Amino acid sequence: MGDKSVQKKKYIMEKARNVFCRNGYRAVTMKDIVEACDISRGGLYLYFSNTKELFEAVLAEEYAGEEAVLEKARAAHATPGEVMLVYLDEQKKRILRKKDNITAAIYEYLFENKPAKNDNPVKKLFQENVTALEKLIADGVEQEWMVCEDAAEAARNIAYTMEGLKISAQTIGVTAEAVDREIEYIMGTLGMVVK
Amino acid sequence: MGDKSVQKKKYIMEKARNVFCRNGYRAVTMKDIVEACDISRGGLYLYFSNTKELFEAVLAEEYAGEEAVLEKARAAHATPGEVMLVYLDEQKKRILRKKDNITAAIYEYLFENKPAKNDNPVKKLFQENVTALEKLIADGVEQEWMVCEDAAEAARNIAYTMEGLKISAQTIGVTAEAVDREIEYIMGTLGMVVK
Amino acid sequence: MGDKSVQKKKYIMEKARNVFCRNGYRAVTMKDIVEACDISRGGLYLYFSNTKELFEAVLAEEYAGEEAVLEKARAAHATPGEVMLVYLDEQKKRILRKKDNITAAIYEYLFENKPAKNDNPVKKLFQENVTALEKLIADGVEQEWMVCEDAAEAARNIAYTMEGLKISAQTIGVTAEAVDREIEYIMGTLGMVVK
Amino acid sequence: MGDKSVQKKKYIMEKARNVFCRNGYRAVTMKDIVEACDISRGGLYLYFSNTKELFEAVLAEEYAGEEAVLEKARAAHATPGEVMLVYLDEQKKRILRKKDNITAAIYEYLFENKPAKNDNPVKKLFQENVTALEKLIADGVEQEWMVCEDAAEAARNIAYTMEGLKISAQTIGVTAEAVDREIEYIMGTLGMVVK
DNA sequence: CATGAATGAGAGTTCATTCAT
DNA sequence: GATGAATGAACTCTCATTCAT
Repeated sequence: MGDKSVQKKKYIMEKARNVFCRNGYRAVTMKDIVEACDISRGGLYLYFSNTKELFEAVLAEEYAGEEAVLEKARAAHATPGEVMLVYLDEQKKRILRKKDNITAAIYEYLFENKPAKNDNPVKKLFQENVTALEKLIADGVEQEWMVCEDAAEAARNIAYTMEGLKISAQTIGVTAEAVDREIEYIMGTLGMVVK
Repeated sequence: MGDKSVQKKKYIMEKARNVFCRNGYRAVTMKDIVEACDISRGGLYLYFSNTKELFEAVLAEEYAGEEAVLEKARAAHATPGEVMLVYLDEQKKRILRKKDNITAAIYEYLFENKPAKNDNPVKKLFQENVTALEKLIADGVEQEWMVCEDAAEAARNIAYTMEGLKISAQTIGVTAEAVDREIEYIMGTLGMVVK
Repeated sequence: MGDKSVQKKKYIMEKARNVFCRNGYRAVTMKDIVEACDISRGGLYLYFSNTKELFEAVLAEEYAGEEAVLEKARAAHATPGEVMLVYLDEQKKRILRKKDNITAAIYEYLFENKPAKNDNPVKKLFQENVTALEKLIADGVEQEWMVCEDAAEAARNIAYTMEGLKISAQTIGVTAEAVDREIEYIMGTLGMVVK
Repeated sequence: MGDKSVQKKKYIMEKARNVFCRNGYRAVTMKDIVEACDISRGGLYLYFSNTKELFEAVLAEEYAGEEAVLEKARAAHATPGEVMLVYLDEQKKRILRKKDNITAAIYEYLFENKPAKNDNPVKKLFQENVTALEKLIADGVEQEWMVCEDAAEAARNIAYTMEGLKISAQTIGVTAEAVDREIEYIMGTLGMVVK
């Protein structure tokens, strides 16, 4: 596949992502994609055979490079407390994002496609986040910025709470204040205070 | 609509519920329902005009009578700690249930239909649970079974954690052990211990 | 069939007539009739087996007693000129009637059902009108109210002109002025003047 | 849409016209057209979205180029009397045509679709015919071939008479003799004689 | 590579008609 | 007589997918 082909593939994925954000996963048809890309029906099939294949490509792209968000924050900031706040703030932004939010589509995709354990990028990211949070908390405790008996348990709890907020935002609605309260609560359990 | 009609409506809803549990919300067609019910195409339309209407009926039924689970537990059990455990155990069962689990379908439905605030039974139940948990924790603190600075915040956090586990079970998978660990962690933050 | 049955049949025909006036012939379904009559589906079938049968009953009723309009006018009025004017005025009313106008439905019915010559009430009425007009003109000429070489030809022409106005009213639209002009023209060819 | 597409559109319209001639307007389904054209269900929808759209295309085609019939006759013939006869003869042919007669379908279409004044090709043609007839009669009078006090009124009356014959042919039946008699009568009112 | 016309399977929906009550 | 639930045929319309150009 030539360079031009790669470019076109990227182009299709980009347009398709918009469609998935707008319409979810299941409701999206190849026709929708074709129209969004303004290419020919047959043309699309040269690159992707169905919406599943296309969505998986979009999903992989989505998660590429995203793994290390927390790690980067650790490198860039002085104290574990600051890193934690940066991380939670990033989560908040994603939870509340209105436009370009592909969350619902991802959930829909996962409902009918439980990828083999190691092929599930969502699961992979979840676990990486848990691991990173755990290290962060362990560091925080060691440096006496935080108080926590079991860093692993706390990390997992934070991750599940964030998941709960994310899905709630897509279903029953969540206000910015509600997210803030959760962040404060989490900080509180770690013996920290948000200014 | 006579008594027999009501019976038939219930029958259709029951069969339809199975289909929704198996196939989610969006993928279900009127034909699927017709086949599951073993009735005629036109027959179904006498009762429900489309899958949305049918799903909403199933959803309402699903949540009818379910509101007071926690309240009942409070009435039936001696100590707040016991009630809390009963509640969390019930949640665990639902999170891990393999068959007859309509959770994914509900989420899918909510993704494309954000019901008006007060018409959203899922939201209503969420809020009732938060309220009941808050009372429970307040009682527990008063009776010196629990330790908690802010019952409302703790209640909300428990609710979001449960939501996180529920959606994770439908997407990235959750083991019984993982749920248990979360329950233990929650109990721990309330100063309690699971035997 | 008892008296009550006859009453009900009339009731159905009356309601059905409204439906035919509103929706034409072909577009009308048994369901439409059932709803307009507020009776049961099965109930309607006790009286009429399909819309054709029902429409034919309505049509027969429509034309019953109507045959002699012109004859009656002849009996009631002094001069042939007056009778002619009364007749043309009655035609004008029918041509321009907005509500309760079953004309289009009748045409539609006749398009797909060419009844055997003698069963066609529309044809029968047309011919009766021609005959009556002919007599009227003959009288008018004899009494020197009118001028006409061939009463039969003039009568037929008037009848076709009225048909032309009737169908035009249902298709391309006809104003009251247009009808008046035609009436004046006809009177003119008969050597008469409309005041 | 390329040249081939235009060809196919024409092809569909031609086949559809046959169907409309046979079955009228309302009774025709997309399925009927598909079968008459021997193309696929979906294929038809590439060109026309429903029977109304298709019929309107057929109707437009039907009336395209037809407007000037009378004008052409004026150019090609010597005397107004001859032109008038040619026109009335053409009308006669149309009135009596058995096969390929789309008249009833057009009426049916107009019954339920009263197009905006200027979009109604039937009305447009009617008015053009009236205008052309008027000019013709005025010429005839000037050249002393005809006798007529008011050319406009006479023209309108001829047009409505033709309409009357056309609808009668589709409903109560009209013989060739009946049409001839009307033509003779019209010629007579204009002071002319048919040989 | 790219196009877009064409196919045909299948979903949604409506109604004429029947029949047990 | 009267009801209205139930059936199933028929119709509309949309798309995934193919294929000649």
